[in-house]
Amino acid sequence: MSSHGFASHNHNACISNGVAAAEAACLASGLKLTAQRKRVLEILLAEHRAMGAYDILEVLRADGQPAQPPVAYRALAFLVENGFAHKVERLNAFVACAHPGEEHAPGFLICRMCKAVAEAPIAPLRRALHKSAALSGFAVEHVAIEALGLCPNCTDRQTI
Amino acid sequence: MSSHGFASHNHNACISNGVAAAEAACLASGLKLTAQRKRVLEILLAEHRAMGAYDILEVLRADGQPAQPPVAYRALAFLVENGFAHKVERLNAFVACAHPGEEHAPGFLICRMCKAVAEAPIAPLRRALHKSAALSGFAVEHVAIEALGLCPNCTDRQTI
DNA sequence: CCCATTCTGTTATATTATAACACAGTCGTT
DNA sequence: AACGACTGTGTTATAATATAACAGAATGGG
Repeated sequence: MSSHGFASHNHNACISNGVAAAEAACLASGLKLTAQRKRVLEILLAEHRAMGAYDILEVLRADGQPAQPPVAYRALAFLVENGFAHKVERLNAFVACAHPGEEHAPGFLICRMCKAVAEAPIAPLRRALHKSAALSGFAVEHVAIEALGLCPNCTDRQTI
Repeated sequence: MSSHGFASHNHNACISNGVAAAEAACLASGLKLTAQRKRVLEILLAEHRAMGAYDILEVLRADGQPAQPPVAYRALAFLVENGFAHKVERLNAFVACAHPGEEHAPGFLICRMCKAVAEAPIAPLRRALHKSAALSGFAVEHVAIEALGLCPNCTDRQTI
């Protein structure tokens, strides 16, 4: 069990489901989920936290490979470009996508205590921002919405 | 003239107004706008773009000082903490606040062509996000909303 | 099989950011 | 004025994040 959307759940399924979704999506669109890309996705799926590229490198090296930074960055670039992972700008770190396959652009709730990251439902906010920006002539292409705060678990733990 | 909120305007006033606002705010709250902090604010105000810490360092060095990275980062930390500037996470860069004094947390419209940055009116989005996050028990403390796209000027310039 | 393209391995380096510590300035108290 | 506490500055060094560049291997279409 781990935290996902800040609710406890059976975590084993996350990894296999996430990989399966990516494999299906790649098959459908002619992308190649190579061994390295798949491995990096698994590493991200194994945590519901943002991991830095160098955190991922450590895991790859623990696998026995003498991986250099570009190995991690390339795999991450592929995963992010194709919607299997997202970059959390605030943390210079990466998370596996919580809704692979679904068309969406993410908003994040980032716990400042435990670093857990949940994807928030923000489609309406996104639409509002597009609309509001359009009024001033700005054409929005990509939106990052990231909230820092306390997740339910850490709020409870706080005995202030 | 320069771009501000993507509209052209008399830019000279920006610098003096921005510095004056910061001086007034510091006086009111017992903060010290030292020479370095003021200089960095001026540098930021002189552009309506995000500047990296090392861009600022270059300008400081051009002033004749042999400034080291902590000089820039310390001044920027002061300015950001006290609302005279904001960090644009997406760019690892900093902009002068466009509404000094007013209580606000910013949303940014970042032009991917010319790197101009405008503060967008996003109070409603922010409230919606707080509310939506609260539903899942997450207590939002800080929100970053950053949209990447094309500003009006660059949209016009695009002859696609 | 051959070629073009994509992916990988590797070295090197660029960019962004902070730790740590000695010293200078400020300010309130004596 | 002397002291001490605190805050700010100057400086060296290093950490953390990210990319350029290029050679070679793998893949896939013709």
